[in-house]
Amino acid sequence: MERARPTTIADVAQHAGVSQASVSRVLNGKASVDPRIVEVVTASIAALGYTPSTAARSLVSGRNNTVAMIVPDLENPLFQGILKGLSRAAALDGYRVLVADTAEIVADEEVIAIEARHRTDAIVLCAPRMPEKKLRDVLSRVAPAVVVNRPIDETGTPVVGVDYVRGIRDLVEHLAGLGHTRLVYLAGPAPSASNRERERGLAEILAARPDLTITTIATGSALDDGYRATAEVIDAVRGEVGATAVLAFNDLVALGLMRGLSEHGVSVPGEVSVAGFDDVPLASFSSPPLTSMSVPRSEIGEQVWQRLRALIAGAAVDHAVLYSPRLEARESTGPVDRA
Amino acid sequence: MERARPTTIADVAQHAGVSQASVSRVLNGKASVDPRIVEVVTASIAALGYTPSTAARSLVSGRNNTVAMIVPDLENPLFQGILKGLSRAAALDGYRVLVADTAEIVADEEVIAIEARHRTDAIVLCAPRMPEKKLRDVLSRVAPAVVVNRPIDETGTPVVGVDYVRGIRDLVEHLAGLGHTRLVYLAGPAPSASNRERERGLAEILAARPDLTITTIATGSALDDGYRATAEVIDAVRGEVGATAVLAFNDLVALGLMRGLSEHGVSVPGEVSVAGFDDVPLASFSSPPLTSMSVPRSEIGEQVWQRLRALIAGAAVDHAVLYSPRLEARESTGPVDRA
DNA sequence: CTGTTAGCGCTTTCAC
DNA sequence: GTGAAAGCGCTAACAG
Repeated sequence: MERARPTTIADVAQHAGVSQASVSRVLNGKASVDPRIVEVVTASIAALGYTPSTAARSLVSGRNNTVAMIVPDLENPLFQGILKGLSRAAALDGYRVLVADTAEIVADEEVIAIEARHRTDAIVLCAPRMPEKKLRDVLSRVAPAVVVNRPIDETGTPVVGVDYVRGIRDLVEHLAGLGHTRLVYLAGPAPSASNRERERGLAEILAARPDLTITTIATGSALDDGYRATAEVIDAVRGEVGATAVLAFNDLVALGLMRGLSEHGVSVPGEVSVAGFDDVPLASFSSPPLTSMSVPRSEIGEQVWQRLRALIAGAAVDHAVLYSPRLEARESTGPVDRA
Repeated sequence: MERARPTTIADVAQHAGVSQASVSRVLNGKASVDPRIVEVVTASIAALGYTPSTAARSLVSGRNNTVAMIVPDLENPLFQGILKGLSRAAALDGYRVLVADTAEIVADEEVIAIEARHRTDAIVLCAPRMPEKKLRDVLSRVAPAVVVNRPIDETGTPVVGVDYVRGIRDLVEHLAGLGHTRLVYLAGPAPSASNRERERGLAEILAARPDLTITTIATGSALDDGYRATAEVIDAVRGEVGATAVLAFNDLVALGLMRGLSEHGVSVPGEVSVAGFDDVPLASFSSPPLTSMSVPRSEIGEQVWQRLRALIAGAAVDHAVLYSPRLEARESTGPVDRA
């Protein structure tokens, strides 16, 4: 079965009895073309079912109307939401999104980013664990690019992200307002920029409120990581530490922990309050519903697109945008029980 | 700020003092090239930081090493898993994947698919609600393509999917084995092919087991849809129907329902058993953990890639692959309470 | 084994 | 207002 030669602009020109240039003109609505030619060309295009070759267009224009998004793990709800927002916003401008999942392998991020950039007009980089030095180096080679969820100064690269420092502080305030003073923080991956941000927020509030105490337990970013921390958390709650509330790195960790606590008969929020971060879709559907910090995932994706579009057009880059997470107080956190 | 002209194969050739053809040869490892030339060209490439233009390559080869995946909603866990599997498998062969989210707008699927196909070498179509007639039409225009999760015969298009008919039957058997005979089915979107498959499975088992009764309640495919069905379900459980178990279209619907039941003080599985479908990552972390039918999302993605690769290579298409979901019996389903 | 040459399909001056 | 012709960067004959 021979693969048919696709119809080209030349076929259309011949069919319409005009020059390729004219076809090209009506195709792009450029210059002024005789209405009659427009008509006949349009008819020929329809008759032949012609669609222009993107490859040829790219070659001559240097553009391919595509952007790439590099993520460590497509199964992370945060990146999914951003991808969705980006994809839909870009589509409105005729752009498509190429995804590249680095499978959490930091060492591969550089080549993947460069390769992806090469097929596209710009990239958005979600690389929370890439060392800063390397990040700067990569950015200088893949520009234009937008970075998500990590600070990066003096590089001319727009950043769109979440104000984790402030978010975690607000969350601690919420807990403190409920009377909790002995907290546990389930830390995310140590190399993660957003984890460092959260820890910075924690340090700030600790400095401001000497009445608080925060015990850190290293975990990760997934459901299992929270689940596995169960014993340690129970120890902190029932042992000398006497913790009454837990802040998890994100909702997945929080939900994993809640599962573990439930299995051990630890009541939430009766015996210990639990709060997450990100407000994933399922957060409000857990039992009890999880208190979390809501971040506008889709909107971040849209903002990323605005920046990318500006960069592609050669426009000036906007300043970084940081979204302040909004507290979603639900039933997994409650007043400290002073029985 | 002038955008610098990218370095081309001509620059490399000049720098190395050889012809473009030679550079092209070492680039592609084609034919045999003098080791000394290989060396000097390699050096020049490195020195100039040259990377070949994908657009030019595409134009001449007719390929662009990219495939597209069309999905109704990127936030659906099922598609996310498939996308992840596809993306990682394709990457191993040097292919990237373009995503196109149709925002659940069935009317747009056709143009999006055709446009996406035009930028890529093949597409994978997840369009559960597209009318079959339209689907056939689209497939004939975008080939090569792979269809996910819906049957489609005599079209030469490979299908990779889940055996919903069998899955739902197995689930009913599980419930029946626990003594449930009066069941409720929370139906998904009516136009959804996979919902029709489930209903077919239900009809089959109903024919085989006259002792069973299944009441259908129309819902949807999201968390809220399940949540909103709460009242109707409670009615079916406590009213004349006397249902003792609920099968939801998918896990999201099941989890939404469980939230509603919990708010109304209906015990699961004490008063009513609840089962989902898909086994999303969070299913085992709900309270109680949700009984579900597990489907190998990533593996489906990998299989899709195998098919796509074969099609792109012009090889024969494999037969349809249907994965049989595996029962994950958890605590949301229990023996019927004959108090 | 290497260089020259002719396109791939399209846009875009440049004449007419 | 329209057509002819020159490339965009690369690969693949074809000579040498």
